[in-house]
Amino acid sequence: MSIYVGNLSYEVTESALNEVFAEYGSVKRVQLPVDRETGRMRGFGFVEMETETEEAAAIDALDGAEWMDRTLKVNKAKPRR
DNA sequence: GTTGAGCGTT
Repeated sequence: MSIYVGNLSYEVTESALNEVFAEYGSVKRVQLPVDRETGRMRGFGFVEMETETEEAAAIDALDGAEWMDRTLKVNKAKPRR
């Protein structure tokens, strides 16, 4: 299972995102996809935690929270197709 | 600025 993190600033880095989520559990993986054509940030990312309990805690704590002057959108990610 | 990649093998 992974977490979707939307409405991110283009200035956010994977390590910065990692630090925020690490407050609620062990971050297993962080990914900030860039547009393959333009090489620009897409404004969202994905985070995987060690357990579903930690993921739920992070989603509950960070969804709707303000970070880097943006209101985060955090929820369970859809499986990649 | 709202759901990732590559695909000839992650």
